[in-house]
Amino acid sequence: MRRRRAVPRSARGKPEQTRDRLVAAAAATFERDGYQGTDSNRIAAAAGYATGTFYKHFADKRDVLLAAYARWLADEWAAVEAELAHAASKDERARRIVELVARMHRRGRAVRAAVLALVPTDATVRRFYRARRRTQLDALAGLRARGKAVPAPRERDALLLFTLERSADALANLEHRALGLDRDRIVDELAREVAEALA
Amino acid sequence: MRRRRAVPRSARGKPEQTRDRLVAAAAATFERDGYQGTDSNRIAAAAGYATGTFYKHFADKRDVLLAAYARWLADEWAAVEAELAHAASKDERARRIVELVARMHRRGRAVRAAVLALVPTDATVRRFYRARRRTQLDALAGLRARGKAVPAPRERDALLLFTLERSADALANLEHRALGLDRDRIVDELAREVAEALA
Amino acid sequence: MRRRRAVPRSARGKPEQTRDRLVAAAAATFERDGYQGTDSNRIAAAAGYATGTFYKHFADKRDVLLAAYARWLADEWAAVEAELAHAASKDERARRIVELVARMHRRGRAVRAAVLALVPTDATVRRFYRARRRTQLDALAGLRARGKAVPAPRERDALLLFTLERSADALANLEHRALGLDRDRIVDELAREVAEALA
Amino acid sequence: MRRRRAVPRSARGKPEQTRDRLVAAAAATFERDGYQGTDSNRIAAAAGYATGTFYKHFADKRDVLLAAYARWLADEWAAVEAELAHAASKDERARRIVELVARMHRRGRAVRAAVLALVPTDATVRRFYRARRRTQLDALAGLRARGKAVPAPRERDALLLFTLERSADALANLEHRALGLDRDRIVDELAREVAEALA
DNA sequence: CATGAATGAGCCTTCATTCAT
DNA sequence: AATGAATGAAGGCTCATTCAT
Repeated sequence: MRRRRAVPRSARGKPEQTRDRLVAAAAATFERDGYQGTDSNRIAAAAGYATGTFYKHFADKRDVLLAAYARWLADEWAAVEAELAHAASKDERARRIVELVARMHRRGRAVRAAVLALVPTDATVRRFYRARRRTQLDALAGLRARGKAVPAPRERDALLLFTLERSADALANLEHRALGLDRDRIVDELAREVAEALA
Repeated sequence: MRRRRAVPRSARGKPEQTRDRLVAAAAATFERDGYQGTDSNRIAAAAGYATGTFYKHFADKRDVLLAAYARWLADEWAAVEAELAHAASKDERARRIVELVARMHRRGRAVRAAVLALVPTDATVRRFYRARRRTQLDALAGLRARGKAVPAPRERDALLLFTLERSADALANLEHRALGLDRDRIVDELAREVAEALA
Repeated sequence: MRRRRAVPRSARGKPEQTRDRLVAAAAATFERDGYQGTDSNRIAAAAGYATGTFYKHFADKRDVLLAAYARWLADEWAAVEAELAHAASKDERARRIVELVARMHRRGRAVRAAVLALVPTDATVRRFYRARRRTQLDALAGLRARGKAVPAPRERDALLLFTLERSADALANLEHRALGLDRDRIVDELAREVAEALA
Repeated sequence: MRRRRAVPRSARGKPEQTRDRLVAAAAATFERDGYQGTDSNRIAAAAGYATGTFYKHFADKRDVLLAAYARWLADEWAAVEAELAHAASKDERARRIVELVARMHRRGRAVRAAVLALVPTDATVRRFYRARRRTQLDALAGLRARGKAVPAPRERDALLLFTLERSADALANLEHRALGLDRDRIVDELAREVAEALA
């Protein structure tokens, strides 16, 4: 493996940075080889650390997976927030958010896929996943409130999240190409639904 | 453990039946222990066969997974077809289809989850998955045509499938409970969209 | 595998022929894939028979190996005998015998290699191998007698056999090419020693 | 069984030593049980290590086999060199070398047999084997030069190697006993040929 | 905090062999 | 005699994890 050792030992800095580097390396490795397709030794090596270092920072492999997922979620929401800060028409804004979400899903599809795969059988992952989902739903409600939109039932928000999420996954996996679907049209439809929520 | 008493040789019938039993056992085992949580030996034993028999019928574990998924999809569509044959109001019918899909997703959630997890990193699974998706989309178009509904762009059908699918997965994983959502309301919303497609 | 089914079931004839076909198929398969690289099922299929048929004719895989080896030895000696029947100068005859042995070793190198590999650890193979060796030595003594050659000690004959055999194996494996040796020269040297024995 | 008490971690030393121990254990195990008769787990245990340790040092079983063979060859040549350093008559020296080679072949016959068995069908082993053979031939040429002997064609050296090697294998397998041959006489004949080469 | 050699349970797979037909 | 589905012991190998340094 491309044992990096990019970071000179003296300049490594805080343990917090070590952890960050490991999470980043894990995410990158998962995306390339899949969650089941990699091992913790490889992740450590990819981050420029020794095997054991990994376990100083994470209880196990699942643990980094969740960390990578949490970080990905945080990045996504940060990007959405940033997008919302821009002045733009509602429709323009909705479209840009859809594109942004699609981009993020493409970047994190393997991590997402691995997490989703563990939900049905792994109680810890399930708990984690549900907690995050709740946060998302709250955030969406907050957005609606801020936008002075008609308050919608949480159920509708949930469905919007589901739709957006699954569609973005499909786009990330390039399903539309295989199905002969027009990407723009899909994005348009999604943007329409998002715009409604932001209304 | 769940080593079923071996099926007596005389009662075994055709090799086709052996394969079927293996697929059924695999599906059941995956649902109980997860795809990563079992192995081919256990599947064979659960079906009442010896280790080696498994490999006479499947190239590897992934291969049964795909077989189990294909069978699950076929079952789902058969059930939908059966449902459509019943006389009922459009709304009633839509609601029953949503409930049916939710039920099927609950039954096959681990298999589905495993397949989806492999799509981003496993080319074979991806090919398989896409081919099935195409079939689904064709079936949906056929349904629309039969129902004399306004012909909709394939993109909209795809989005409906995505929404229905992801929502059914969420229901299967009981996310609504964790999120304090009203299951009936979710089903209602989904039924509304399905009814539109059948219109 | 290229399941042959060349032989129509009705025309298969005597069990003796079945056995012969299996031995021939085994030899061919061993040469292509190695003794450890094949299994009895494949051999049976290559001969156009079902798995079980193999075990009606041979106790186990080692058993066919020995049969194939015995047949190869018999072929070799038959060829040598045929060669000796031709009128030719002693030197010419010696050279032709060397070439013949080299050819035979090339044809049967994998079978030979497998037998030799089993000699140190498998008592049955060892017994078999030694018995054949004794026969060879007797045959060589008979040759010498026939040729009115000076009777040589059996030890010298054994060394001649060893040399010829090992050299033919090397030629069969094309070692001379890898070593930049002149094949003709090797054959010449060997022929010289054979001629001496036939003197 | 022969699971040696694990070497205490402090006494283990460098990884290089681990590798050496594994090679030694592999050689011993191959000689006792045959190459096909053992597995990597047993080798690791015999060396006092866990299963996984084996695969940290070797790609697979074939890999240790080659390492064991290389080590055996090195030992043999070291012994020959040592022998040549002694003052002795040419004949005496030749005889001692033959005895030494016979002894070495007896010690390493299973490893040798396994390597030779793989040569016809395994390209990696073949390459390895040929490279070693070239080295041997070079060494022999060097010996001849040192001994002020008449420079002989490489082909003759090769034949000497073949003869010596195959005869030593036969002695190692005690073929002479089974054939009623006089061991001393065989050794004499071989020594005569070796002496010629050292002349 | 970091190292990295070592661990060992256990999965995946093969294949020689059996036996009811 | 021939069939071929089924058997199951056992081998090869991985990889998450530990721990002495």
